[in-house]
Amino acid sequence: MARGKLTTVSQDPVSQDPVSQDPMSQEQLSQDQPFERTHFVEEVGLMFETVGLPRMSGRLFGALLISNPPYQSNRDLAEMLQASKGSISTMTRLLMQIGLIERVSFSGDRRDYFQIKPQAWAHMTKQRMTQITAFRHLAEQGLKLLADEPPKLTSRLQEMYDIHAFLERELPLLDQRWAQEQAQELHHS
Amino acid sequence: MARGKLTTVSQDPVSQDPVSQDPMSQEQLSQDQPFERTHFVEEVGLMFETVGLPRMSGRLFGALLISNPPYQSNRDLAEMLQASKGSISTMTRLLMQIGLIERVSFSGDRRDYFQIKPQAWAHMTKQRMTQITAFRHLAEQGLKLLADEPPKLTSRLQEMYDIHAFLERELPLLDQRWAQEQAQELHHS
DNA sequence: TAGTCTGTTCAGTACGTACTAAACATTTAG
DNA sequence: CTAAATGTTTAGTACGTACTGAACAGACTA
Repeated sequence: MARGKLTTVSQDPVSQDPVSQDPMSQEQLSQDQPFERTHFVEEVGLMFETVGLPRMSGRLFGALLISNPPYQSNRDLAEMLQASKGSISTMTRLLMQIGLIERVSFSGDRRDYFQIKPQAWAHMTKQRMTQITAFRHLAEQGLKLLADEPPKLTSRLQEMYDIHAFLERELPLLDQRWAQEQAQELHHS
Repeated sequence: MARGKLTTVSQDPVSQDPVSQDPMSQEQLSQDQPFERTHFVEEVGLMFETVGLPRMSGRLFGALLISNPPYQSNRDLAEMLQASKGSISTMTRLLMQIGLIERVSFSGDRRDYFQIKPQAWAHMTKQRMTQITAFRHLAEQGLKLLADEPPKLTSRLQEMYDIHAFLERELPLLDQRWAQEQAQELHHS
């Protein structure tokens, strides 16, 4: 199966972290504040549901937010989350498509590992933009349907059009400002 | 049952528009470009699904975007959308809770009518803000769980925190800019 | 070559959502 | 008082989603 571009790193992941040996399991969620960690993972799952994503994808993401090391294999995630490998496979693919996680591999280890993509949330803005453009376009369609009608009938669509056109203009600028703040943070560090 | 605050308008809605008489029906979607109108309504339905709302709520909203008059009763909507009154009742309540539509009544007419709320999309921003705050809060929880851990482990959560804190600061300002543009539009008109 | 390990795919299914139609409650008209 | 009109509520159910577990494919090791 053709893979996305893999990031290959030379260090051996397993030997870096004794907890992940033999094997990575529920131990990790349990290491301290076990209840709080499991609760956090479930909360992220519920939060993902509110934005229309499957709960399991959120739980997976939540696990990767707090896992040590910050990358886990399919099997690791299945054990941590008490889920089937098939479900993990489907959800990791979804999160990669969205741009929230990426696959990494290590020389001498044939397992795939998944980690949160740097600047992942910025990628979410791209999807938000796609949505806004789609709404703006729908408003245009609606305005065409009501061509020649008085403003009393078209104002609802005009408002939908105007606000989405405004966001289409402004959100990329906000993105740039965010990127600049990030760059300044790096300079300060 | 206690109702939300009702807007009561003195003009009689039915006598204003012959198409809505005896009765409001599929005729309205059919009046011109019948296929395009139905298609538009379905597209809005699908779009609402992408943001996690029921398809029927989107179809209802789409119908109200292009209906003439721009307010319709439960029964009108049920006929236009070929849906049950129960479904319309549930979906109108949902859209009112979200802040996208409102209920209006007319003296001498005991039917309730629903119309798109002016500045409806601005209300959507409130919900977006609630979501952002929830994500920022979750990131804080995660950072607490990883207190005393090195940046290698906390950077994922720090980035999630930083971008949501940034949006929490900036989106209200964007909202204000939008409101100012609207005010200027009104002055120009 | 056979066995093992890993992740993917697929058939099957549990579960939740969202719809219908009927019953109901309220209001108004005859 | 009864009938009609309107919208709400509820029980029932169709349907789609998202999960499991088994089968599978590929790669590696002994």
